[in-house]
Amino acid sequence: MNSDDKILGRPRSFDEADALEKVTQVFWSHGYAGTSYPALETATGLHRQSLRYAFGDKAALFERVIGHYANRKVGGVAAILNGPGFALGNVKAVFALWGRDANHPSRHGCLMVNAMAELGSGGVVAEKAVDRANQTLVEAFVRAFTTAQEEGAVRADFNPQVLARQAVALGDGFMVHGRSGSIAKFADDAFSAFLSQIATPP
Amino acid sequence: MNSDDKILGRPRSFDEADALEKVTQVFWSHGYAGTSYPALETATGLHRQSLRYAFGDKAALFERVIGHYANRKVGGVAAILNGPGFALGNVKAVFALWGRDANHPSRHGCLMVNAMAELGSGGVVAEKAVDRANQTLVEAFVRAFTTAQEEGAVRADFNPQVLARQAVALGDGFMVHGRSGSIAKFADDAFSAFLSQIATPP
DNA sequence: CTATTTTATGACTGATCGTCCATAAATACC
DNA sequence: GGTATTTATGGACGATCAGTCATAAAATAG
Repeated sequence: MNSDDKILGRPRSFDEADALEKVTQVFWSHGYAGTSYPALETATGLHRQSLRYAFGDKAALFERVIGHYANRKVGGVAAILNGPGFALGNVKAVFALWGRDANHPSRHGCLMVNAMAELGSGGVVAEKAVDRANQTLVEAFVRAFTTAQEEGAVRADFNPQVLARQAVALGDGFMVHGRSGSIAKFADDAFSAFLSQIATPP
Repeated sequence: MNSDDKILGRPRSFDEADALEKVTQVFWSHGYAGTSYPALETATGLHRQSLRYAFGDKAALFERVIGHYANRKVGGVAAILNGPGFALGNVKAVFALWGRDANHPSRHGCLMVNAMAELGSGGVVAEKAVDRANQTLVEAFVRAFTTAQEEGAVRADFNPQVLARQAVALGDGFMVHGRSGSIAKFADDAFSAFLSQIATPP
């Protein structure tokens, strides 16, 4: 495939990734049902027809947004978890990241978590993309906790699969609270307590 | 205040609590933004004006729903946590309840969690009621974990406040996944693992 | 050049939204 | 009886929704 291939028709005058990023912000803060085309138009500066040409209708656009966000966020977290250094330290780094996200001044929480809470409300068909991202996230945690056990940092009598789902659920729980904010500020305490609960006793 | 007091005007022909219960179901499954008056009318069999007379506009109605749900659910959980028997057993009972809720075939998750994920999206003003319910829930868990420590069932070096927020966040996390369903079925495993992580070593 | 294909943009569609008006009905007070 | 007050209900309100049409513009192909 040659990227210099001539393409028929008038070329697109906007950057697709830029537009998707701006669209993501709108869905993130207003949810799927709460997002309107006028809002998307003012956020992107584009005509709704341009968005439809590029991404399809509202539901398809939302699926693209979920996929885009999941690749970025889950991919980033998985990279940290599977990165160099001790596995438990990588988990700690992810928790630190999540603690900041849950307390971000924008108070938008996590787009994936918000989307999950809206799933099944009719029209939202991003269930597959959300589920795939969650599976990827859990698997990355399973690898990290398994390695952490091999490194002797995590108690060997705990199941890495269970630990992984605990970590994800704990994070998602605080992400939900990140929208209203009175509980979210204790996320760091809860994360570090979890780490000390699963650590090998001295 | 005498409940036999004669009230001026035409008496209400429907049961307020019944209507609120049916309205709750609609908001629960479709969210705030996804709920329309036609949907509320068919669910209750009432004219929208009757709902407005009784509860106010859509936002006020949603606040009533949140308050109603929070009183029932959080009140029930607090009653279990502060009930007779060992405190840790009561916590276990609540976790069992939550495990069933997260895996309920209706796949609606928790109304409070869904509402939190939608908070700040404009128009939703139930933030105070949600926050109050969360505080009540956390306080009930704090009392339970404190008692459990006094009963020698929970490691004394863990902070009950932190444990309470961990329990709530863990529950909320699985409630979110209760909408899509691929993670929620492991809620029981995660809850019982949490209990074994915080239990006093033999 | 013309023909074809794709994008850009303004205007419009029917449907649906939350809210409100107007009238009838049902009760209490006089 | 009549008056006042509240609820019940059909209908209409302007606004907004997601989606579509129609025309212009910008590119390639021949």
